[in-house]
Amino acid sequence: MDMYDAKQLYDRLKVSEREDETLDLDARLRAMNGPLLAWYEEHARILPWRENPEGYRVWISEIMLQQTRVEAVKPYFERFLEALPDVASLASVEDDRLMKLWEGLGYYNRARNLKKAAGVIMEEYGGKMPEQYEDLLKLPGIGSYTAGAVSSIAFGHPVPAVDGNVLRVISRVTASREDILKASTKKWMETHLRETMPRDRASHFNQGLIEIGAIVCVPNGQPHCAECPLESICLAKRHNLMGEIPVKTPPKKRRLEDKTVCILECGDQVGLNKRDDSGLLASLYELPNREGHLTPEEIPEAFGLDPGEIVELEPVGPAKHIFSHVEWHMTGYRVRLKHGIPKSYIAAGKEELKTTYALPNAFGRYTKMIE
DNA sequence: AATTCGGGGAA
DNA sequence: TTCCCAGAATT
Repeated sequence: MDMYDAKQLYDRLKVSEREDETLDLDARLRAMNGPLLAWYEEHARILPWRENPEGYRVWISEIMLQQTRVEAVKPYFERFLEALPDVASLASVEDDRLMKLWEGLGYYNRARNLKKAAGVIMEEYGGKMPEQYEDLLKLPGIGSYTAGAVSSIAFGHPVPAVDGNVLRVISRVTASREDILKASTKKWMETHLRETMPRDRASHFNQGLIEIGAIVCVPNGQPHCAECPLESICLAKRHNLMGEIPVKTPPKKRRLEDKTVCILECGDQVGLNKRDDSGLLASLYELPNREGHLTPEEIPEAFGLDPGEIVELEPVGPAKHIFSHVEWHMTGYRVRLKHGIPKSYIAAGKEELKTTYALPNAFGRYTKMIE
C-alpha cells in the first residue's frame, strides 16, 4: 500500500468515525439489536430458570437474582420450586418454612414480599401470573427491573429490564458519564431502550444485554472487548474509556457494632431468640446476644441466668461479620446450664436447628460449634 | 435523594 | 481490603 492509498483509507476511516460519532443516540442503540441477538443465541449460558421460562419460575428466579450472583442462586432455585411449585403453595406456606427455604440467601424481605405478592395474585388474578409490566410493578418486591424481566422473558412483551449489567453496558456503548446509581440515569435508559429494542424478541434482547454485562463487559478491570459483539459500535471502546465508565458515586463507610453472643446449652437443647419483625435480619432466629463486649462476670446478669445454674462458662473466641452497611465484631461464650433453658428463650433441639429454625449466616462461627 | 436491607466470590 | 452482584422499599 503506497502513501496515497494509506492516506485515502485513513481519511475515509475518519469520515466514517465522524459519522459514527454523531450517530443519534437511539440510532446507536438500534444498531445493537442485530449483533446482540445473534451473539446471545450463540453464547447464552444454560441456567436452570432458562429451561422452562414460564411466569412463576421466571418470577422466583428474578427475585432470587436481585443483588445476588447466579452461582449463589442455583442451589436455592430448584429446591424452592420443588417445595413451592406454584403460586397457590407459595401463598399459603408457613412463614418459618418459607424463611428456612431462603436461609443464607440474604435480603430476607424478598421472601416475605414473594409470599405477599402470591396472595395478591391469588386474590386479584385468580392465581395466574400477570403478564403486563404495569400489573407486575404493583406487586410487592417487584420494581422496574423485575417487572420488565418477567414480562419480557416469560411473556415476550417488549419492555426493557435494566439492571446493573445493562446500566454498565449501555453506559459504555454510549460513553455516558451519568452516575449509574442515580434513579434518573436508569429511567433515562429505560425510556430509550423501550423505543429501540426489537419488539418481537424482547426476551433474548434483555437477556442478551444482561449476559454481555455478566460475561463480557465486566466491572473491575478490563472487559473482554475482543469477544464483544458490540465492540464496533461502542464509544467507550473507541475512546478507550472502559476504565472510567461507568461512573459510580463511592459508597459511604460501614458502621461498626460490638456484640456478645451466647451459646446457651442444656443437654440436647439450645437457647434461641426470634428477631424483631422489622429491620436487619427481620423475624429470623438468632443466638442470644447483647450489645458490647462483655466479660465472663457480666454474662449471668446480661442474659438473665441464675449463676447457680451455670455448669460451665467458656469463652469461644471472636468473630466478624460484614453486612453491606454494618459490621459486627462479636465475642462469644458457651454456657452450659444445669436444669434447662430459661423460659425467656426458645428451647430448640439441636436437630431442629438444622431443620426448622432459619438462622442468618452472621452467627455461623458460633452455630457451627453446636453439635 | 439517601438509607436500609445479606452474603459471598473475585480482584 | 474493596467491589459488586439479573434491586426494591422505606425514609
